[in-house]
Amino acid sequence: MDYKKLVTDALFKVLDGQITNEKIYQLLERPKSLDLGDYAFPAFPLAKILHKAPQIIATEIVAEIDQSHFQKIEAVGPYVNFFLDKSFFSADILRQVIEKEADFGNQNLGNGGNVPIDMSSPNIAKPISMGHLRSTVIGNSIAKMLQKVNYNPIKINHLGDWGTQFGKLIEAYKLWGSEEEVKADPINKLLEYYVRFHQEDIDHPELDEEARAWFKKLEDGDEEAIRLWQWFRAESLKSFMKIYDKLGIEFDSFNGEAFYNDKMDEVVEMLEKQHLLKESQGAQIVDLEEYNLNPALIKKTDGATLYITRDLAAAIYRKRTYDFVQSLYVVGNEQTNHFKQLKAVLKQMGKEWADDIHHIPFGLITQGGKKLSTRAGRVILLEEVLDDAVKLAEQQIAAKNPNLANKEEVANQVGVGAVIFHDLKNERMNNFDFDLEEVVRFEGETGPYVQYSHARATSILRKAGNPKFDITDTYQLSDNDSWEVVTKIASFPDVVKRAVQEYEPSVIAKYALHLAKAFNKYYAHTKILVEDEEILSRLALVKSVSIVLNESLRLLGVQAPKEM
RNA sequence: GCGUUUGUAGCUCAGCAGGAUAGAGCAACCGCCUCCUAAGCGGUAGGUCAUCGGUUCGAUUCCGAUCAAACGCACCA
Repeated sequence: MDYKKLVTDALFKVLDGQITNEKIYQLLERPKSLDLGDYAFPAFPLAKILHKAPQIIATEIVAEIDQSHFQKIEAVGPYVNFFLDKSFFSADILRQVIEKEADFGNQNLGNGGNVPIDMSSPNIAKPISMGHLRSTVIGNSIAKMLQKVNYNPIKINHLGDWGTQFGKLIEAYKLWGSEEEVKADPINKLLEYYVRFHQEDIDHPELDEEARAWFKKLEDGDEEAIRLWQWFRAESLKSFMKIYDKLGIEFDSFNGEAFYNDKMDEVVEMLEKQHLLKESQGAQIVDLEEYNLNPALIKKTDGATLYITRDLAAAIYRKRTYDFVQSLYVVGNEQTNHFKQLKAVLKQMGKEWADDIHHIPFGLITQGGKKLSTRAGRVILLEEVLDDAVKLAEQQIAAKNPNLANKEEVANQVGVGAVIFHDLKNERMNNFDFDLEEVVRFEGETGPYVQYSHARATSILRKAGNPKFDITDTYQLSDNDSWEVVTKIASFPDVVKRAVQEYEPSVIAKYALHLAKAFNKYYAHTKILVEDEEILSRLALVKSVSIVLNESLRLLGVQAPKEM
């Protein structure tokens, strides 16, 4: 039932002729405090029309309105406050959640349309850092949210497996590396070579020449170059998979940059055919002045292709392969211009679907206020952070719940959950300075807080013998603490919708915190397992909380242990 | 210099499409486990919502300017 509509209709009967039904619906708001009711109608806009003070209008509305479906309707200053029938409303919501379970909040916004999501995209031969975590977990969460509203997300890991850095890497490996070393500790060794290259080429610029030559060989299909490249790629991927497993994230495609090597000529030809390509300072560009953008560099002076050439090929490939309704790129804020250019070039080419491409930017993670940089060796390794978090979770369990059955599994869920949740709880665009203590915190507004609340709920249900609920059950709850929980639960579908529309996992994370808080308050003040006539209602509430918290965490890509 | 993003309590951040006394969490101080997990609950203290203008009955929220920070500004991705 749409309760806002109920309120609107009641008001409309009184205000017919003064204001439209739609306008009333639009004007209705949720008061900040439940003391002020569940819906409020501000009378200000009517003051002008009726030439009366809004306070008086509010009082008059209350005098005339039909109160039959409400617990109470009262005028407070210039507002008309509506209090829903708590018992009736609670029963209605709880029945819905218990019936639909994890499907509660599902809606059809997408009609099953395909949505490729470009996400994670680490560079081969470099470790996954905290910076990649953002793209990975934001993309993953958006995929789950899209699925919930009936889109078909396709998670694409656009690996950085091509480019001049491989020339540098091969050169560095030939100079200082060995097969045994790499086999023992692939990523770290490869990174070491890479960092050393950048240190030494300051004094030995001839290294750059060599590196360029190696990359040229690679492009020309030189056997040794290809062999090394494939080896580096395979080793890197292996170690990436370890981390993705820990995070519980899977991909539908690993087509990275190299995959588009043979697909760029076609793009260049298309551009030529449409006379979009111009020469400028020896390079091939597409002029984007009419979009107020810098020209897009399609080919370098030496004829080599660039980032945007590859992304054009990828965009076109994805349209052909998936016929997407939207195409998302979860890539850092600093690349905003690149995506503006990408869309502009596609538009120039007459591809109207360029409008379906959305860059989902996010803020930077810094350390000590400085940008992380692989080259400078300033990296925070994601794997280490995850390991630290899990260790800390183990300590927590040892201290708080030493008899827990599957300690190791739970420690993983909680530790990793803390890291993921920390990354998702704030608005995407916010920058944040990395602080390990902050990331692995288990108290306050954290992932473990939500997990703990969920575990409490499931523990109660377990102690109650996991009761079965029936559609014919009637629930009666009317106290304020349970009411706060119920109203939060009821808003879940809207929360999901908003999160999807804004591509913003933090909306879900914030919601989960609020619901957990409301439940913990209820839990602290109300004894649930008491044999009286309301026990089934209380258990239904607990059950609903466990369902919605579990589902919220799932949408964030965070596990919800039943006990912790 | 131009563009983008950000600026709310000591710190980290909420504040949904403008509305009723600006909210959390950390940190500080004080309470609550003979009772379903204290990873919890409650209380105290802490704010010229960067600054100045504009629109509006009403602006933390919308618009403009200024200041500050981060990022970007063709042959890296």
